[in-house]
Amino acid sequence: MAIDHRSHTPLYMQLAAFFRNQIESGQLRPGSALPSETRMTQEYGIGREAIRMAVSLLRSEGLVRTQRGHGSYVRDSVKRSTIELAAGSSAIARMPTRTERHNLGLDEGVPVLEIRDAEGETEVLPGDEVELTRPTKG
Amino acid sequence: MAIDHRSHTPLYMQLAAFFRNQIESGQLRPGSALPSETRMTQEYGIGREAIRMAVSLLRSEGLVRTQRGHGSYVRDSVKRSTIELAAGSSAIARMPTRTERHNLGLDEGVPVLEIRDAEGETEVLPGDEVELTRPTKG
DNA sequence: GGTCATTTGTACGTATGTATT
DNA sequence: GAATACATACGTACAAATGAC
Repeated sequence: MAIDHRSHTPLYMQLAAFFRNQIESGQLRPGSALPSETRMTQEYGIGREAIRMAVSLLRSEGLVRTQRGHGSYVRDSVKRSTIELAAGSSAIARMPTRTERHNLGLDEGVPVLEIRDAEGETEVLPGDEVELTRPTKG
Repeated sequence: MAIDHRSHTPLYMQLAAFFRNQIESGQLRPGSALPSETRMTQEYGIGREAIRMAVSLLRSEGLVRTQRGHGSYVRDSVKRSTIELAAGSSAIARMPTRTERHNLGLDEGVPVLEIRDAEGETEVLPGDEVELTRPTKG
């Protein structure tokens, strides 16, 4: 069984670890639905709050996406487009602001890349869709 | 006042927006403590769960750090060390795994930069301490 | 369009555990 | 030990989104 009520590890962490293993091992594939919250409360004998904390943890790790009124699903990794970091440019990784997340349509647990070019102009790119490269010279 | 119980906006979002404004405007400086949870329940007439959801939201945005038994504090932005992206290397931004977060000592809401060099070797760097650069030639 | 069941979201109360001072 | 503060976890209730019909 996955859940041990007498363990020192919090229930929500045990449950998150259970699904994290399933996701990373491929038993739960991208796009697959997690059981509904009420289903999990019955299945594992855990209260709804602990269930929600577990799913929230997986969301914050970028493993799961939740759609209200619908369910929680394993995030399918988008194919990344490679972007060349121009000479004189720099890049940092950070979490998006609320408006950035909304504008870019980002799921929870997805950072952004903030690019600053030589002129000081900045651009914010979705962290799950971009790979930053510096090509080898000719 | 900050909180409107009749608003359509959830209480926890109103409260998060209130502190987010204070942080981004500089009224709450890095290192400053947020009021304790019990203090906020009294101050704003909100239940503890809504309070915790608000603080959790700020944590996930990388604005706040919470220390158990101590309190929640405005995260002070570390000075970033600039790292040059080598030719033939690439970089992606993503959230850390639990072990990475532990090993790197990262707060919640802090992504990582995963660097892959020309040989395919990968390195994981703390996203809040690193700025990736590509210098102008000559 | 409207209704209904399902599912997640918000929010309250309560209790207990654990970390820090 | 005591006081304070955050963490975990249960129960309850209603709101809001979604999809099926």
